Amino acid sequence: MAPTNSDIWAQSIMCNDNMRRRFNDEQIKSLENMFETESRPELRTKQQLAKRLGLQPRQVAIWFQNKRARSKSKQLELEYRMLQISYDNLGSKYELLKKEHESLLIQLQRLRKLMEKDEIEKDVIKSETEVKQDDFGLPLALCEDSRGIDYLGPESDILDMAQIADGLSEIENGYNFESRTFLHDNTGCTSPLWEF
DNA sequence: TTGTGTTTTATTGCCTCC
DNA sequence: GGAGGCAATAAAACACAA
Repeated sequence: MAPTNSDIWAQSIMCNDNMRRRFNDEQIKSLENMFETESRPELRTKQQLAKRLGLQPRQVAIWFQNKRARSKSKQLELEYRMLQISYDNLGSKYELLKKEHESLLIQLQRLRKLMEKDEIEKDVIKSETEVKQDDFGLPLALCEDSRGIDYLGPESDILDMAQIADGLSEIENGYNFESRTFLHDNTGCTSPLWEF
């Protein structure tokens, strides 16, 4: 036979002392204050606190246990948010570096075209010189520049540029990428960020 | 009022330490 | 082996939209 409402009410009165009740504001305040100074108080402290607040020592012990669990999960949540922020920052930095990389590649292409053009010009000059040798039957000075032998002409500038271009090629090919340190910074993660 | 999600109190089972 | 802590979970209390 199912219990009537009055049966349930009578039972609730009988069990009143065992019923679960939320702690009042004063009890919570005292427990919180104690937790601030000591999150894992000794048995004696818990007993004294329980007596003062009119609670069972076990209730106080359980409250501290639950409080520690709540506190831990809040802390974890906070750490997660901080990590997310630093992850986002890292993503922004990556995008900036990517753009910088792209502009360097464009610069590299321009330099290569410049070198090709210069090679063609050099070839033209060379063939013209050979023609002059034929006219006089004697070898002509290769360079009559007043700056003398120390100055090697625009070719040396192009050579320097070529060296830079070689370095950039390595970057282009994924070698010698100085920013690898960046990839390891903050995250401690060794996996490539190219997977963004 | 009621259904539903969240918070709080309490229990259980396992682990560690003395 | 007992005491106490922790993680997982149950269940009561509460908040709140519809």
